Amino acid sequence: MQIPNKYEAKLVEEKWREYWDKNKIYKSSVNIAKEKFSVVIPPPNITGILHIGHILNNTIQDVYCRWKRMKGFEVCWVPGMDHAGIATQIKVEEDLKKQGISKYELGREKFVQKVWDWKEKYGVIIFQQLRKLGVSVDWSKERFTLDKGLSKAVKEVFVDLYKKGYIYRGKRIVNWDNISQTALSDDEISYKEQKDKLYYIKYPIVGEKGSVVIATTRPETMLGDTAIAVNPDDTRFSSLKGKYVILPVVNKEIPVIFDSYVDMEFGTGALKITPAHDANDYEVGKRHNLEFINVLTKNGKINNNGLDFEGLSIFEARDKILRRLQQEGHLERIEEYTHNVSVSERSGAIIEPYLSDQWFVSMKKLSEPAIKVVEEGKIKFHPEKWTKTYYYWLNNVRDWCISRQLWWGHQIPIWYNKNTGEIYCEVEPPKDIENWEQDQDVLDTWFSSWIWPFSVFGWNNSENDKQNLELKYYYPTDFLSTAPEIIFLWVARMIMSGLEYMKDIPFKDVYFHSTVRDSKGRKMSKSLGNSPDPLKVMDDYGTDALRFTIIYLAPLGADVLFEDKNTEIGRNFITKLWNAGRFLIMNKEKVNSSDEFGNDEPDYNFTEKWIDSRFNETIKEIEFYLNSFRLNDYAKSLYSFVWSDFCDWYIELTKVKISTNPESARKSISRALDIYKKVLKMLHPVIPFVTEEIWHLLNENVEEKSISISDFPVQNENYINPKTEKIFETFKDLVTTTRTERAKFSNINNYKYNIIVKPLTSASRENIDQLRFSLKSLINNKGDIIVENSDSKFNGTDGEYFSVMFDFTNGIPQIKVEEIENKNTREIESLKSYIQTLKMKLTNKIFLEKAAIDVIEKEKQKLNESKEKLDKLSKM
RNA sequence: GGGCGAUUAGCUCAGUUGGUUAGAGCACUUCGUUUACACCGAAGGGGUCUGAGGUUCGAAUCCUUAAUCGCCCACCA
Repeated sequence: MQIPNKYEAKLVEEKWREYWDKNKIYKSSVNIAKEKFSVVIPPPNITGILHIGHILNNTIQDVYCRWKRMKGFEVCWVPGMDHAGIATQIKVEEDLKKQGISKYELGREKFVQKVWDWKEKYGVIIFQQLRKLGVSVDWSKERFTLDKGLSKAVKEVFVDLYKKGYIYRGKRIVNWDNISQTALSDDEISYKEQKDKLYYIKYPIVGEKGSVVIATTRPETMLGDTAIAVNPDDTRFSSLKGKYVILPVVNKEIPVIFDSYVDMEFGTGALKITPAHDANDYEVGKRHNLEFINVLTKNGKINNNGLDFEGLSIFEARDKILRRLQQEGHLERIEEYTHNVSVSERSGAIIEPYLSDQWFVSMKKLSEPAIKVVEEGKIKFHPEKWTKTYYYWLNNVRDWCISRQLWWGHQIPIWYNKNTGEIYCEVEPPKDIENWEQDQDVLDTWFSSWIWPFSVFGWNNSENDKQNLELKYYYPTDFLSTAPEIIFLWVARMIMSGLEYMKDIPFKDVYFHSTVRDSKGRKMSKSLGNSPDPLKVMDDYGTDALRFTIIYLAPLGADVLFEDKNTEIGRNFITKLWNAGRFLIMNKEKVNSSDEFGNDEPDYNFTEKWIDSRFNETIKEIEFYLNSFRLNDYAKSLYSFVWSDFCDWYIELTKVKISTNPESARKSISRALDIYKKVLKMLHPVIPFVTEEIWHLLNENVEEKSISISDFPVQNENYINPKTEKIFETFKDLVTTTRTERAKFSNINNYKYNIIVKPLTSASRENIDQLRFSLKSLINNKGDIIVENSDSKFNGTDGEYFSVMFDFTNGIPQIKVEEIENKNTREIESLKSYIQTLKMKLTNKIFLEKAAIDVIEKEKQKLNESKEKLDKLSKM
């Protein structure tokens, strides 16, 4: 049989992508005979390109989907995309700008059509990239947050919440972006340090001589001042109770109010209150029933509340007002000042706090049951620490502003009567539409994603839902993997909507994956240009290599530093796996079907016993790790089994047998093949392509379609044998020590040394021979190995332990292997450390067997003493 | 300012309820191409587990404290 000596990831991967697509391997349908495992993808933005965080998140989901599928679950992984309101709108606006077109020229309808055109053209890119990653999603179930069904669901939810009184219209200071002409959410703004000036302005006290000095960076907003505030505990101002001050420039009397919000330490301790242009002032204004005077237009000019400053830009107005203050003698002084200003992440505009009408969802009632389901453990967070963040946020929940001044998105299903001003809120537009005007705003993008776990299955808030088999079967979903940053934006809200509309949790386990950072620990970001291009990494190293590496490196609950070069871990491992497969395939022909080890045969010797034990233990481990959401340990466990146990020892020993005992070798290879195939299955969830490829190379004539629908191996406890493993460890120790010693003497010509192996209980002749040959080969055929016979026999189970001893007394190094009588484990452990001591003494060439025994005796005594102590203690 | 977390080998990190000799990968040194693999094999060097106290027969692990760093949230006129 031919097997290429190099694994060509690129060719192989595309072959299997096509195969999986063509055979619809990952298509899911309702099958009540089977237990289901359903996952909805966190929908990537249509503007998105795959970044390293996506690789991690989607590989995590794929590992679980593939694993559960192999374990016999009906797995359904729903792919989809998010329309990403503002991000997409800005992208299209930019494109149009390049052509010299503004969205206002086009008008709303045509502009939205342009966005749809753009979506058709570029929206598929992220899917193509996900496909490249090898995700086992059911493509036939693809959803988009703006498609018909989902739009209907969004409207249903809005109308329902409105009718329940959860949705209300309110004033709110929004983050206004003058350039994009839209309100931004807090998450769409960032802070930038900026040098500014702090102006100290005198407000004369009415009916008194003095004045109160306040400090501000925004003098132009004083046009909208409706009070000044001081801290009630601030004795400097206690005489001002009930007093008024004159607002300079405007020449209006405004009250002095007392509010603990004011920081006594900052500035002068007195603060001007502009409720319409500052979020905190707004809160203060509400507490004290102040007037809200808006002095700005939507494009950042002074409006008609701004006296003769009307029409000026913010900066023009600032200059003019400062001059006026100067003239009137109200400007006390100016200081240099560095502070943070908020900036739009998208357009770079400085954010203007702006009071406007917005729609809100009242969150208090919705959040209570959402807290409960997490407290009760119905939904589990992994790692658990995120529950703290979750509780903190939900206990301090603020109402959700859901309106956005955009064109791309779900337009709010509210109509205003042109004549009466009456409000109409229904899923369908009013019949006499000509008398109504629809609200111009669209809904926050999260308003469609918060119902994602049920809307994707066709939920539409009608009687049909009860007949909707998919909804009934797949909801609640089982697993959600996402970034901790959106725990509140998305995860918490999905839990609320799920409980409200499905009367059930939306998912059972939530996995918060690591944040991927660059090698210097910085967050990956476009502006830093430090984000590796995953597509290039996939081309350079192979998709499996990247998948394996990222899972291997990302522990539960910690950040992961990543650079391209790391991917060598995965690539090298895959090469190793591939070559082990080559070795087995090359030797496969030597194997007859009858060459299987019977487990009771004498030939089922301790090498086989050992690998069986290690292997079954590995199955057990990975099962545990996957169930505990410790994916990196899952990867590590297999990595070390394949490399350290299977390749370095088992296959190497098999080679020894090939030259010494062909009969036994055939059986070992047969055993190795059996284990290897199972290992492929165990690795398939994380490295699907290469395992599929080797699987088919190994199973040329076998009926099985794809490794991804084969059975996942199950451990057999009976094979797990700690004693055998210990014996093998000692054997390894013996070999290693011998090699070490040999290396030291390798410079001295032909230094001869013997190894004396004193076999343990009930050893068959063959076993002794095998042990001898193994040793001889593994230490490179130098020196003699003397295997002594003994009355007791070796079988690897009755013998508890070997001790390794060295003797230099004749000038010829000798190594003795001796059994130590049955001891309890703890004692054996401690004795083992003396073997180490002995080794050290050996290197110093001052070893005396007797001394060693003395030391052992001494230690035994010590152990007994501490045991007695323990006994005493436990009796107390 | 509020909350969370970290500090272990040159680098990136494991170390599961306290218990043998603190592990792995990369990097480094030496040796080696014996027909799976140089994207390899063998061997080796390298750690007072951030500092200081404490609990314990025993602490990287638990407690107190200090220092340094990181993240999330809020944000000062």
